[in-house]
Amino acid sequence: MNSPDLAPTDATFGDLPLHQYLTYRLSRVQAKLNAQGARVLHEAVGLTLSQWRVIALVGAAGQTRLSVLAREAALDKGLLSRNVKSLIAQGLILARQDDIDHRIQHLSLSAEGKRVFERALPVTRMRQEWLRADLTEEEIRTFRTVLDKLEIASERLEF
Amino acid sequence: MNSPDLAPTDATFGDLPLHQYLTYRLSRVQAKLNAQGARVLHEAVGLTLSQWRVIALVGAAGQTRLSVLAREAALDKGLLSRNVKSLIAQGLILARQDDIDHRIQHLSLSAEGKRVFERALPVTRMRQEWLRADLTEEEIRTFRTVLDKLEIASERLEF
DNA sequence: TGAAACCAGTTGATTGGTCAACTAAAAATG
DNA sequence: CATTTTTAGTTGACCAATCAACTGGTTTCA
Repeated sequence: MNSPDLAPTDATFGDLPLHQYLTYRLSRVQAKLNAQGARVLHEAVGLTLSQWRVIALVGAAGQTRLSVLAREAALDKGLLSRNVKSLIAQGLILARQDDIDHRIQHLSLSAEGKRVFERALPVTRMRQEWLRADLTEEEIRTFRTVLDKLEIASERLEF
Repeated sequence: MNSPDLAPTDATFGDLPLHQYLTYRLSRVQAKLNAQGARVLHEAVGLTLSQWRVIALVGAAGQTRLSVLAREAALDKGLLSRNVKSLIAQGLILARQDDIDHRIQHLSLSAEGKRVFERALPVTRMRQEWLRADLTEEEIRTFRTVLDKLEIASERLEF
């Protein structure tokens, strides 16, 4: 127990402004979930989270394009481009150039990519179920509603 | 299967598996809120989000130490160390070494740091109010509950 | 046509964040 | 005491993410 001169330190942390901020709570929880998800995916199929996101998106779409993914999933297209590149290098994703519009690449899962997708899907589903296990239907519904509202609010520019 | 032409592309994005994952929704919303918060803080007081976090924590505590902040606020101490360093360089935070325990630095806001704190606080509070404006008390309460539960779930190691 | 605007995707610079190794100091233990 | 363990804080390596600039291709339209 050091702290020679008494300062209003630790005691006040409970009602720290930050702790009341939804955004702060959100970012902490999200960081932890992220770390957990990354670990699970790495152990199960050796993918990073962002790689998995791409695989999942492409896998679900069947065939799609980078710009569509970026728009629909609200991911940075630069990041996406790099991730796709590495997945192509790993042979998990196939890119085929469009015959007419030469800017466009059609993305799809390779056979290997599909296998990885099929292997990872149950793992991630399981995890989602685990995460929901402690939540009631009502809580999940409200949680989604709040997320929707926050997402809309986050797009307002005026503040 | 790999049907070349009638691929279920864009159309199916609405009920994409990822969209149902709480973690995915969470990370999207969080990213957007983050970007908004960063913009607001930058415009209002020229701080980054992580700098503001440190200022807010130190400002609320009055006087504190790096290790305490790291523990209480669950922030990485390496990151914290760098942030504090840059804030000291900017003259917003003062560090005073403990007379007895020479490992310890006591952190506090400088006069300038306090001014920034006082200037930023209403802005961030305002933003929080804006974000809550669309939410009922009930929704906020449930949202917090869910975050708490998810945080606990995110710390379980077994999956 | 041909110039301007636009779109798809890539790349580079920079920052944020995580993790682990490290230094220095203090505390605990025997 | 001397040695081991713990703690405070720094640093370096590394990856994820954001942003902006850029290339090359396509559309628009005067």
